[in-house]
Amino acid sequence: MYRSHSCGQLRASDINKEVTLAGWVQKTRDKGFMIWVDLRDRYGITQLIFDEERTPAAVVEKAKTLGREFVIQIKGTVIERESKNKNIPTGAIEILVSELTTLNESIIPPFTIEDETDGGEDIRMKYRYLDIRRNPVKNSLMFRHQVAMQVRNYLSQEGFIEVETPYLIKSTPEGARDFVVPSRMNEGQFYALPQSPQTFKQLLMVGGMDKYFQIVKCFRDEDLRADRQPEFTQIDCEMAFVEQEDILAIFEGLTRHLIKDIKGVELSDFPRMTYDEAMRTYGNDKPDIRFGMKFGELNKVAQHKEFKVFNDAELVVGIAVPGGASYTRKEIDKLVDWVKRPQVGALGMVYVKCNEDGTYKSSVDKFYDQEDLATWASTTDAKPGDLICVLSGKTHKVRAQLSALRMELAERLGLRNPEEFAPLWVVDFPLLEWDEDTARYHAMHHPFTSPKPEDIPLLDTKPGDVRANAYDLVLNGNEIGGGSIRIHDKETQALMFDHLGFTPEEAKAQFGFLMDAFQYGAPPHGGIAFGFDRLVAILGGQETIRDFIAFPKNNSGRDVMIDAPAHIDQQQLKELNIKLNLQ
RNA sequence: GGUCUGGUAGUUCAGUUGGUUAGAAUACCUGCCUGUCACGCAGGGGGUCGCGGGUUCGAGUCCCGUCCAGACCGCCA
Repeated sequence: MYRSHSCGQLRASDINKEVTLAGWVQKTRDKGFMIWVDLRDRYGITQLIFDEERTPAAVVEKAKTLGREFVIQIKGTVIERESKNKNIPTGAIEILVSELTTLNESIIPPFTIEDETDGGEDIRMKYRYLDIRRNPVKNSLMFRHQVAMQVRNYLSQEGFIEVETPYLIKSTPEGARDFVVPSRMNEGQFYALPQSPQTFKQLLMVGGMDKYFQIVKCFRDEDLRADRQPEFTQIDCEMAFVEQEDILAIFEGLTRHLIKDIKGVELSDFPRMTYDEAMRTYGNDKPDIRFGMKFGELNKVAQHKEFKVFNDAELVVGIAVPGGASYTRKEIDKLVDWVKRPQVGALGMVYVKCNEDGTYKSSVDKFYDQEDLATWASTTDAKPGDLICVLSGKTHKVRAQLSALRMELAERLGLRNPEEFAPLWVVDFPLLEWDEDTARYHAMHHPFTSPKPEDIPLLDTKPGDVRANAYDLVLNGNEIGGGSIRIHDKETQALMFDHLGFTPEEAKAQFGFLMDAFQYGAPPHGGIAFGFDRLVAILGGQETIRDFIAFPKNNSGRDVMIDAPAHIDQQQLKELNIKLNLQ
């Protein structure tokens, strides 16, 4: 038996017990006459004491040689501390050690294994197994487990079955880049790793599984972000014989359950907003509604004066920044520089200070009088003391720019409270999206999403105006889930492929299996998928998902610990009949 | 593919206008210390200033290139 108790377990009520503990040496404090060792495991820290008078001399000598992160086992007696430590649960007791065994030594770790480590991101990822010993990472992984358990509990209780779908599937041209895997037995052919189990879950519906879910890895070969990894986990769900309302109800229930169970926060019904309204009001299809700063469209009140920039613009739109009237000229200039950065790309910014005395001071006083500016203030809901920031230009660009400014300012003003949860459903997404590069329409969600029946006639005339039975769940400005009611008949699916620019032959080659299945009594169905890593991070109050993933990739998609990806040897290439074409 | 920020001791960072032997904290090593718990005290070791080139009497510092890391834009059905 390596241990009778964990390092977080013993209390004053255990005094006089003979115990065996095992763990890592967190720290030794050698006072000469006495040595204390903090012994750590997953459960906590217990103080060991080696005493000149009460501990065998050989054991004391051995204790002097212990270094950080040595793995040791001790036998000893639980005793009351002379001076207690109220900061830790085991702080009332310590172990008077009688036997000490070093199970394994450690070389000196490259960074301190403490909550506030001295190690930077890079070095922590290289030695991730040491990083995981730290409370923040360990607790994040345990937190993730807790959320996963609650998801499984909830969905199981609702009658969902977890079914595994294959990881080695077929590459498709639509959507993200695939990771591909060469097949040895099928020369010159490749599997692709799934970007999502989309078609398989639909086939499970055809198979009568009715309510399916899976906590599943998905793979996309695209550039990374703080909240995006090339392999990530989804809570993937699908239901048959449902309409949009049924799905929203179930998964609103799941989200509410998670936030209540994990965070202790009781949420009322989630608000709904159409895609159109979200874009008009927040310039964004995943608005953070924890704070106001709603868009006020100023075309009517700002155009037809002498200000050419606005007159020429497709959209003139502003937001009110709470308390912004007190910004200095220098601070406002910095904001203007911020929106002019290439990442945001605005050409300039007009501002209006709403003074406490009810007057206005703007950067365009030459063109607009106090009365004009007052209408701007009412349109953007600006109060005395606020600053109105106005951008103009092409509608979709200006909305993105002002939305970026809104989020940045909210962050700076501390309006994005991680302990507050503001979910909402964004519904009625467009079915299709025009793509400049390929000069054709793409599915905004995916090609299996059903159009709203009343909009189908528009497919031929105004494809961009066709709305889909598609919905996203947004939490605090993050898209945490998205789904749709699917197409379940061969004719509509063929129509969709046609509008997406597939020839019937291409459609058959790539998705023939699905269209075939639809001929055998496919039930009406729909579903949703949650980004599990992101959901866990947001519930944990973090923007970055990396600390909720045990072994994440870095910005370049590398695992710096195992040094992957890596070259493979000639023999492997030969076996796969692959020839590299490198410079 | 692009924009920005950074790379100096094991680690996290400072380093002025280009100027003597590149510093601090922490970690590490040695010694001391009768209740420590961020222990304390004294001492010590530790540097290819990412890499390559250039300017200069002289480069951690300025210029060019390059590599790496991070944030973001594009991209992510």
